[in-house]
Amino acid sequence: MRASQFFMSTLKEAPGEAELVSHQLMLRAGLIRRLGSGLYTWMPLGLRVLRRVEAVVREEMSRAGALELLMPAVQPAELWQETGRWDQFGEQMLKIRDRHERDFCFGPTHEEVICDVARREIRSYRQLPVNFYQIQMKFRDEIRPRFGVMRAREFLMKDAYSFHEDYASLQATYERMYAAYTAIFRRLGLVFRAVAADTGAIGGSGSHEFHVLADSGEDAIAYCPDSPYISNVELAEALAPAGERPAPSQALARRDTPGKTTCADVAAFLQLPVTQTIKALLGKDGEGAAVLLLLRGDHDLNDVKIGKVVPGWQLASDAEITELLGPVRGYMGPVGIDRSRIRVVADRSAAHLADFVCGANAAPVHLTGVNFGRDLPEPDLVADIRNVLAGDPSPDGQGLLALARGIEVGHIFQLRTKYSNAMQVSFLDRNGKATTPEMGCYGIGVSRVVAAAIEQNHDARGIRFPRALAPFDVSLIPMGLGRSELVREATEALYATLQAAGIDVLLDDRDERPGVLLADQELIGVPFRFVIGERGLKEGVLEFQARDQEEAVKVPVAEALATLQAALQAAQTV
RNA sequence: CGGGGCGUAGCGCAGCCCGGUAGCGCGCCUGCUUUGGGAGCAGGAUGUCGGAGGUUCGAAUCCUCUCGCCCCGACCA
Repeated sequence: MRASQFFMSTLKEAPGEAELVSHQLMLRAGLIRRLGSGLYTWMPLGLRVLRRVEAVVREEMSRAGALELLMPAVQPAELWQETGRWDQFGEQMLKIRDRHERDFCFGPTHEEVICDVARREIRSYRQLPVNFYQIQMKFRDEIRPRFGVMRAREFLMKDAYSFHEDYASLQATYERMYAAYTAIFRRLGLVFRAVAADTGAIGGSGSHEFHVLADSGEDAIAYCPDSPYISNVELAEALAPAGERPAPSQALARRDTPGKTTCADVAAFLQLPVTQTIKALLGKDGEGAAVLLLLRGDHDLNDVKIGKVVPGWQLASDAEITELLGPVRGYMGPVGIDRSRIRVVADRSAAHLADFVCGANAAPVHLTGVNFGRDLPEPDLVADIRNVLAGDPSPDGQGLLALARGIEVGHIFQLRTKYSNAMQVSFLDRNGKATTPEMGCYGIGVSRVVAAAIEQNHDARGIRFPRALAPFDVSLIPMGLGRSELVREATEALYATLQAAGIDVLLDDRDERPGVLLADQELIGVPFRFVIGERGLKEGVLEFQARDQEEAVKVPVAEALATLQAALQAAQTV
């Protein structure tokens, strides 16, 4: 490709809308342009990158036995009503109506559609297992789209759905997909981890998330540096503190704490560690019964965990607090409350405390030296309801946890029969009996992968694309194409040679100054470049430089192709 | 949804407080010079100042409403 025939649109300055480096660079390099909130056009250069991600995904999916199909982006409401998700999915689903006033949505995912395909097409166990996949635009009306293509509303996703005659077959395919995902992200040159995950809204049992590690990641991951343990923070178990709860050693006392409504403030005011305080969260369960949660002052409630222990958990409003306990916002505590009306659920760490500090249910007063069993009854339930912190013991008992941040680029689930059952998919098994197939589903955020890769591979000059997703393999940068016949001939010859060798080359023949050409090539992240100048040509050499190297090397003109091929080979991540 | 911020040329911004008819840098166009790291000089084009209404002799500037975009937001009971 000649740059003069291509469309490059780079910016010196990043538009103010971009916060993340990857977002800024994608805009500056002209990979994407924004149309509206969470909506992006993939410009020719960006589309090349996206297509290369797709190519790797397709290759590995098909190697793992999956079959590509393409389902409609627009889906009839009836399908979603069958699984009950028409209402459940909520605001995230973009609902649309056609000219006949019939309801549709722009598909946020495709379980319903694939089940519809399956129930029409699959009749016999002989057709199983099958794994269908597609690469296609999804739309989710995110509460807050941000970070460009990272959390966009419209995004490109590879989603696969497998059907099985039994659980063993599902597990086998799940393993295969796990391996395929590992191969895909490795080939894309990403530093990633597979993480045990919560199954979230989609439902089902076994599940792994694939995270690209990056400080800007939206997800927190807990792992143990001394063992293989790794998990999404939502799932990581916070072990109970070792040993028995210490015996009470202090008398109960009331302390005025005006204006000190947070645990941190109270602790600082009383000159005690926050770990000696307990915060109380009032709410209600699915039945509307009042529940008071107790957490150590430095701990945070884990929504997923509490949902399992107190189904339907919801935080109380100010009005509800006042109704149950009086106007004690900021000074709430578990002491002296009507336990017949309010159930107390304590986190393991909170339940282990002795001589702790908590609100007195009277403003502005806190209690100190509080002890379970003496000053208040034991909690009705002790459970793990908090997020783990760095330094907590690893759940596998082999050291301490550390926290990292990750960008979720892939997620695999064992759905079991949740959807196949709701959608009445069935086939005849070997005994001629109608059976509901086991299902798995496997997603990759294709457009997000591009952003994640840039997040992980950039420097002050711009993007440093891993070879597998770079828009071009190499760029040719002639010094004075229009002035020097020598340079022109050498450049055209090299361009022809490389193209003949099947290399994806970008010849930057634009009538720009050398500085512009060099800076643009670095910005857009092409992994290798040749600089062709009279100076070198007179010695019979070209300059060859990898995007991630500081220095160029001189290469005899005749060896240019071989040098590049060797470098491309070495950069091939398989 | 709640809170905060911003909408002025393609991009980055100033002007707004204190009303007087819009400016800077980059980019773009033309010419000359230049040519190994985002050139120099000269000339030029480009704005319904997000939109609507109001106040005023006069509004980018003040007021009201609206639309869009960006950032933050479990709880701290």
